Amino acid sequence: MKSPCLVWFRRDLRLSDNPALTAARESGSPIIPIFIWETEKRSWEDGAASKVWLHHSLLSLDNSLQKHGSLLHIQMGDPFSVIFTIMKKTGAKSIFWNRLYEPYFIKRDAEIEKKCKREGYHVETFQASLWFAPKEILSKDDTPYRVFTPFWKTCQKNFPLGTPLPAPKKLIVYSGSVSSVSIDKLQLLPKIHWEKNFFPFWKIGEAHAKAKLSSFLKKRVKEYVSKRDYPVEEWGSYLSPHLHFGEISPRQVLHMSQDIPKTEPFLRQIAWREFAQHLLYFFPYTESKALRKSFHSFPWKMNSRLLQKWQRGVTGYPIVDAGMRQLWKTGWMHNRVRMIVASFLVKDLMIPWQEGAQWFWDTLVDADLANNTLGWQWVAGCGADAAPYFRIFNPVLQGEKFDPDGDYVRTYVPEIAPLPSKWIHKPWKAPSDVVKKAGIELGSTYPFPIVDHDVARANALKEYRTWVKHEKT
DNA sequence: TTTTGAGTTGTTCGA
DNA sequence: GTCGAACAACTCAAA
Repeated sequence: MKSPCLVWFRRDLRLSDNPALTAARESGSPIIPIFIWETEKRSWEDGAASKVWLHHSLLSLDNSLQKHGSLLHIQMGDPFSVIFTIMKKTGAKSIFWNRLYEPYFIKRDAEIEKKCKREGYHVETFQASLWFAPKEILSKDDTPYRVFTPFWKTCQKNFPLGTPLPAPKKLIVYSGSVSSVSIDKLQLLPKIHWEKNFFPFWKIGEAHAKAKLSSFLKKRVKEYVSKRDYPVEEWGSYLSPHLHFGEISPRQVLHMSQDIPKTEPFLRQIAWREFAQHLLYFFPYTESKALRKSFHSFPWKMNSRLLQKWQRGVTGYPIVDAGMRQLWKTGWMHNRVRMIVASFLVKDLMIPWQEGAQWFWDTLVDADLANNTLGWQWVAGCGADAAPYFRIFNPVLQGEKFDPDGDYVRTYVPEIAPLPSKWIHKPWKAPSDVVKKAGIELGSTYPFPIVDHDVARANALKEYRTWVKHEKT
């Protein structure tokens, strides 16, 4: 009998368009599918919300594999030791996985690959998490792009990407025993079950990811451009966590979008995900520091008291509070609102963007290092293609523009729900009888604004101008 | 090498 | 109410 092989699932929790799995199958060896929960301390360990998603995504993958007669073998510990142990025990001679491009994984995986080869094992890795591996998209002089539009144009020139791989119909499964633990043993679920709040909305796993994309393309993509900015209506694709965990591949997204009109703005957003990975790959320091080095000395001011009010959604600006509470409650926040709350933290409160990035990292089910880094630096004005510093979101105007009826605010900030729409985004400006009639006591049942936006804005602009001047001398 | 045009998502002010 | 300019300057990408 042929010696078995390992397929190491990581952030590619799917059977279709999974080149590592396909290659393993084509090798003709019986397959041992594994997932390793890494117990070693490192920076950017999965946050609480991510872990919840992972738990369910693993269950789903396990389920799919069981239909093929195999279990997903869950392991804990240092990946190389785990791999080495299984290889020895089962007599496996080869291992397949799909690559990840974050700085930590690049280094770590290279070491594992080296060690495996030293042991005489066959190692094959594949590009499956992106349209293009970072080095594939470069400007004319072979340098990495720092501006999105030319990056995107070059991506488009390199389309299409070929046909996604079908899920293997039949797997040859290793029949020996492999010691493994249950998914529950990983303790990915929180002790307080807040995650039940997002299950009415999220359905996790490969099949759901595909179904979601398909229905989005059929029903909503044509109005994506005009509607996606409205947080209360569900016009987004909602694919971010599915893409992060690889329940669906970007190539599948592109493929399914072919021949459907008006998908460009949507695909453009997927390209931002590519761009983020690309930037983090070429500028690995950006996971903790600004891409634009001149910003390393920018006088952001940490303020724990204000940070906590922002985190808890008690800033007194309804659209900000709604967003932060949606995040806390559901593990997700609408993209438009992410920008609003981020701008508020970084510009109105002048708190370092890293604090916001850390909070998002812990609370978002779609937390993704590259996207998170890019997004926060974009808002803070210190990243690639960043918003100019004077572009400061006005939380009242943004609320009135993108949540005109106040329904989003009412959903997540119920204590001010009775306010008429006219005042819902600025309760402190409402006439006192209106506030009273709504059963609100400002400063008690709902806070006054923790900063005056006009003052905060003026201050931010002043700080920036002073800093620029100072930087130049 | 130099030049040229352009760059995700905003706000305010004054005509 | 609507519209265009100002907000600042810089860096990037390509010709």
